[in-house]
Order: sequence, then structure tokens, then C-alpha cells
Amino acid sequence: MDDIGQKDEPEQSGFSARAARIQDVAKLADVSTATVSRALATPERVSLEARARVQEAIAKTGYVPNPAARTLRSQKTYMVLVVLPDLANTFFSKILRGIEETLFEAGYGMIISDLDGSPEKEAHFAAFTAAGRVDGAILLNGHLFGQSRDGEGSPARLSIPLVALCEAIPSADIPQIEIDNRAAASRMTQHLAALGHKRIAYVSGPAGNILERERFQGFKDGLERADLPYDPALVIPGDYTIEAGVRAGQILVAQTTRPTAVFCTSDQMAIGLMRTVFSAGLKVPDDISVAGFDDIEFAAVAEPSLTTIHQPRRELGQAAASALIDLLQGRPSPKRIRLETDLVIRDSVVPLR
Amino acid sequence: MDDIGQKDEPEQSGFSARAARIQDVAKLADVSTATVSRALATPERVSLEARARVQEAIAKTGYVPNPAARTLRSQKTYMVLVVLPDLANTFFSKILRGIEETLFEAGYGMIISDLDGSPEKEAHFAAFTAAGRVDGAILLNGHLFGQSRDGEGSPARLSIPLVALCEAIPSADIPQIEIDNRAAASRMTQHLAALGHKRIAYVSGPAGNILERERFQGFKDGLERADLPYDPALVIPGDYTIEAGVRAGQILVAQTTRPTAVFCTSDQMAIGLMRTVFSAGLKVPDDISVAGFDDIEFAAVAEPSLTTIHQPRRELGQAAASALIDLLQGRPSPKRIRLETDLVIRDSVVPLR
DNA sequence: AAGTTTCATGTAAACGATTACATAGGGACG
DNA sequence: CGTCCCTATGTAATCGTTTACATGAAACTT
Repeated sequence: MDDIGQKDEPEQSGFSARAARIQDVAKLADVSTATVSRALATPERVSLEARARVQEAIAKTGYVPNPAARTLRSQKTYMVLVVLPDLANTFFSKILRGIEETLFEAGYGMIISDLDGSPEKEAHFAAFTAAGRVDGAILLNGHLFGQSRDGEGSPARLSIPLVALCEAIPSADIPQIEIDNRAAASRMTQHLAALGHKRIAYVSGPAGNILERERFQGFKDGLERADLPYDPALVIPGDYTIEAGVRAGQILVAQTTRPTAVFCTSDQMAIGLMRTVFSAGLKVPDDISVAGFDDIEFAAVAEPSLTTIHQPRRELGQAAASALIDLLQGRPSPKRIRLETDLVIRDSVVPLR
Repeated sequence: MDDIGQKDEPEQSGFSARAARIQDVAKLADVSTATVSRALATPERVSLEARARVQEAIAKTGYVPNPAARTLRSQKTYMVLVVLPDLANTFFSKILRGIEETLFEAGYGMIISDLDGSPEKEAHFAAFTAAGRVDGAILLNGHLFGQSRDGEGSPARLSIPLVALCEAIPSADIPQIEIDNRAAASRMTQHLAALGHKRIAYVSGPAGNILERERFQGFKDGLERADLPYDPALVIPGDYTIEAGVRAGQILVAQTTRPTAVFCTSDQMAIGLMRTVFSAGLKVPDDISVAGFDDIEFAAVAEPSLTTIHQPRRELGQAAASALIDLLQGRPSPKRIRLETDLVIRDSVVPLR
């Protein structure tokens, strides 16, 4: 029943090396396609003997399951979407690596979407998830997608499992993986105060951003603990980028009564700010202490090396990916994970003379 | 013929908002599924009237085509794989952004694979492409995948369109997008020489790497043009990372007769090296000039700011994506694109006293 | 020894699109 | 007015899996 040329054999003589299908494997192993499928998905449900034959046939044919067919039938893509605000930002690279590692080990692939502040792209990726191209998503951008179209007949789009990473999304009931931004910022502020600094400037993140809100709150907490007054004039607007740091530096050096320390809420800004400070002929830390946040790779090798808050970026990525995988595989998933940060003391901050 | 409940209507009363299929749209617009499909893929082959009805029905149902079904039938995934050696490396971020932008505009999604030096992962992603999960790939890792298994019955795997980015793959007949590393390195070397430096150290990339080979060749070219002898003792091994730069710096400061200038073949190494040099009590550029390569964001804000070779990273990414899209859509694609680099003169290099 | 589970497998119906082929209607042309 | 061609559409096969259901054999129960 298997030697007689059936009907798909004839074109075998053709040239184009057609990819092997499950049927080819089944025929070669003299089992049904169902058995082949089971041998791959649930080996324990297939006899040792049949399993061996299938394995052999797979090796012989070089069979690789067709993902599209698999997805179509099973509704599983084994793909995860990672949404982030700016791919070019150094801060995300290591997080991405943590995510990728973990997803990879679990057999998931990673699709990246760089939102780039464009609502158009956002809409596109919303459709992307709606179309079922991914099983779940990790959101680093601090908000959900602009959900489904309204319209009368339109059914609510089923939403896929989501995880928020770094920027919590308070309104959403999804796992949140983050650090305690408020506590970390407070700690840094207290550290500066403990060294005798009384006029501490704060270079903020983008207005409205949740990280910014938390860190700002932490800054004020820290001042309060140190019995220092909060002075709005010492808050300089920023947006976490190097350029924002450069601009903040310009504002800083132009001030008549300068602060003795600056707390930048990102290392990128701290590094950009130091650049401007140097160009203005001032010295860090002699004339002014500078602290950062994030502990990116360059913080340790900056000149002077940067006192900052260490974020376990790789671990953050891993934790988020794990949480999502739990969700996808129906396991209970932690609602909120807060990883520990560290105060890393280097050379850019010194006690007030 | 369309008002009478056929057989998929009954469960309509159910709750789970089932995603609309092409059949639902067809029924609502009173046309066949073929017409709906055509209205989307080739609107010009559908009458204005029918097209309008289909549009309306799509809006009403919120229909989004199922990508798996589409791929299964048409063999197109509209996905591109980007293979890179190290996702955490700053250098790649902006390239990725360039790639993503261009792919996005053309309707393609991007899947990222961080090889991480693991052959296991490499094999995995080779299978990935073989399984037809992507239409094409952009390779930033400097070599092809370890191709198909051998075995007797195994047919050669059909290979998908590929593009090599940054690290050329000489053996492969695929579009190569790169800069002229040799010319750029030569230029920098001559620049240093023109400023009076006679003992110029060279911090290399990883041995065997094609970029390294070209840049090293360029370094020697530059020495020759400047009538300087090549001294192997002045070559310090590196691998483009910050840490390698730090180590190179240690070797450098330990030398008895120190060079007066160092050409680091990556900015990351240059920045790491300067760190060590400072720690040893030397000054850049007063005691030693340091040059980099790449012009990453931090080069401009390093202290001192870094003289380097500017690579148009975003444009490199865009060019690679464009070339791949050309290939995928059957258009002729350029065989080799070399984008221009620039010598960026900043403060880390000064004339020899 | 008859009834009940369990196990290993096969059969065939989905999954939701695309597209080759067929068909019908309407000019254009001689 | 018949023939040919073009346009717009419909019918139904196909893409390659997974999986609900059916089947028969073997292993336990009682």
C-alpha cells in the first residue's frame, strides 16, 4: 500500500527540490500523518518503534514543519512582539538581549517594532497583533495600543497576552516588570545630600512619562528625608537623550547661582550634560557633581566615571519574557515583579568641599 | 441566496467575538471570496461598485486578513530576518532602526536573531529560514548559515534572498552593503601621520574578521603613504568592545616607549582605552592622541570628544533593506553599495608637540 | 470470562486565505 | 449579425498542518 505510486509521486522526477511535507515523512515511515504530528508534539503518545521510524524518516527527508500551516491550524505563532519607543536608544539593547535569550530558549521568536513616536506605526502594530501574527507582546512604551475601531457591527478585538516592561501601565491588568524607580531616585538624592550637597538640580524625563513621575517623586522624597527644600527652579526638563543632557548642561552653566550637584534621570543625559559642563570650562566633580541613572555600559568608562543607579537590564528582559511565556502557556504569572537596583558609586560625585 | 442562514450562522449568537473571515466579508458585500481577495490585492481588477461594497463590509466587520492562511497559500511571509552578532552592541542599534524603517514602509516585519556567537542558535535560525518563516534575511554577522544537512535522500534546501550588511561575505553572490573600510582606515592613519605622529599604535578587531582585515590593510596603506614603517609591536589585539579597549589601554600604558597616537578600530574601544589611560595618570590628547572608528553617539560627547570615522549607520540599514526588498519583489538589485564615510575631527587627536 | 480502561494508531475535517480555471456579458470589428 | 476579445466575477482546489473522533488490540477488573 505504500510502494505503488499514488498520485504525488510522478513529479518526483522534477528538479525543484520541493520541501518535504509531513505526508512524505508519513509515507516513508509507513505511518499516518497524525502519528508523525504526534511524534513531534507529544512523543510520549507514540510507540517507541513508530517514533524511531518517524525520526529516521525526518532525518532522511530533511523535513521541517511548515510554520504557516501549523499556525493556521493551531492558532499559535510562537512569535512575540516587542514594542519599544526607540530602538536606537542604548538603554534598550541589553534588555532586548535578555528578552531574546529567554524567548529563544522557550522556542519563541521575537518581532521588534520601533514605535518611533508615530501613531501611524502604532495603529499598524495594533492591527498586527489583531491579525494574530504573534501570540503575545512585551510593551516597553508605557501604554497600550489604541484598541479596536468602534463602528456598529465591529466586534471587540480579542486581546493577546501582554506584559509591561520598565514603564508600568497602571490601568492595565497585566504583569508589570520594573524597578522601584521612586525608591532608587530617592536613594540617589539622599546620597547626594549626605555628601553635603544642598542645591541639587534634577534633570527630568519627558513630561507625563511614568518613569519620570516616579523618579521625580523619589527625588522629592529624598529631599524631604534630607530636610532639604524643594526648589522648582532646580528642575531642568529633559527626555533621557544625550542631546537633552547637552541642552540641560547649557541651562545649568547659564544659571547665576549654580547647584553643586545634578541628578540626571538617565546616564545618557548625564554624559551629555558633562560634555557641556566641560566645554564651559567647569570641572566634574570638582565644580559640580553629576549623577546618572541606568548604569549603561558607558557609565563606567565615562570621564569621570559616572555615579549612577544600576538597573539589571538583562534580567529585566528575561523576567518580562518569562512572565509572558507563563501567560502564553497558561501558567500562573506574577502580577508585578520589581527587580533590585544598586547605587553605584564612581567618580562623578564627590562630597561638597 | 444570502439571507437564508446557511450553516455558519447559528453560533453567531455565541459570545466569543470570533475574528471576521474573508467569507464573512464576502457574504456581507454579496460577492465571492475571490472578489474580496482581489479587491485587496489587485483593486484595479475589481469594478468600482464591488470594490466599494467590499470596503464597506471590511470596515463593518473589522476584517483583517489572516497572515498564516495567506502565507500558507501564497508562500509569502512579508517577514525579514535580521541576523546580528550582538544585539547589545550600540553600533547596531541605529542600523537596526534604518532597517526597520525601510522594511516597515514596504510592509515587511522584522524578526531579529542575536547569534551571540552560539553555533546552536545559528543552526536554529538556519532551520528558521528553511522552514519559510521569512522571505529574506539581512546578515550582519559576516558569514552564511551552515547550510543544509547532508545525508543521502536530503534535497538541497532552497535558499532565500540574502543581503550582507557591513561585514561583506566575499564568497557569496549576494548584494553587499558596506563602507570602504580600507580606505577609511587609511585616511585616518594618514591624518594622524600628517599631524606629525610617527609611532602610531593600532587596536585591532577580532582576528579573522573581515572588517578587521580591511581596516588593518588600510592602516598599513596609510603608513606606507606617509612613509612610516609598519611595526608589529604597535598592534594591540582587540574585538571592538569597551572591555577590549580597557585591556588595550593597559597594554599601552605598560609599554616602555609609548606611541604618541592610537588608532582604535571602534569607538567603543577608544572610549574604553581612554578610561584606562586616564586612570594611569596620562592625558588625552596631551600625552597621547586617540582616534576611533564608527562615530557612535557617545563619540561626540566623550571627554575628550573623539576624532573618528563617521559611518552612516541609518543609511546603511536603509540601503540593505531596500536592496533586499528589491530582491524579494523581483527587481534588479545592486550587487554592491559602498556608502561614504567621513573623517570627523574632534578633540582627542592633536598634532605632535 | 465478560466488561471496562488504556494505548497506539488511522481517517478525515477543519484552519482561512489565494488563484487557476470556467463563465457570462458586452463591446468592437469585419 | 456572428466572432472574438476583454472584463468582472464565481467555483472550487489547494497550501501543510493539527486534532476530534473512530477503531481495534491489549491489559486490567471483578
